[in-house]
Amino acid sequence: MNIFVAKLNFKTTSEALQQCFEEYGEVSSAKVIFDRETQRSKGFGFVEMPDDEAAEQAIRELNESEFDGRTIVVKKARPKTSNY
DNA sequence: ACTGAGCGG
Repeated sequence: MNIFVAKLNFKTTSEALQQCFEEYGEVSSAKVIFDRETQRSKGFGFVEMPDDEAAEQAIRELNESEFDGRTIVVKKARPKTSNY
C-alpha cells in the first residue's frame, strides 16, 4: 500500500516519517521528497506498507493529525508518474 | 532564507 503524506513540516525527515508509521504497522519504506537542487523538503512524502490493513489504519489515525508540530494529511498514493 | 497545495527519479 503506497501512502501519500502531505503538509509535513519542512524540517521533517524520512526517518521521522517512517518511525511515525511504524507505530501503526510494518513499514517497508518511507521517504520525504526533497528538492533536487536546494536539498530542502517539499513538504510531502511517501510511505509504503506491506500490510494493507495496517496501512489503512495508519491513514485513519495519522490523517489530519499533528506531526512535528504541523497537521499532516495522509492519503492513499496514486500510481507513479504515468508517462503517456 | 523562505513556503504550505499537492503525488516521488
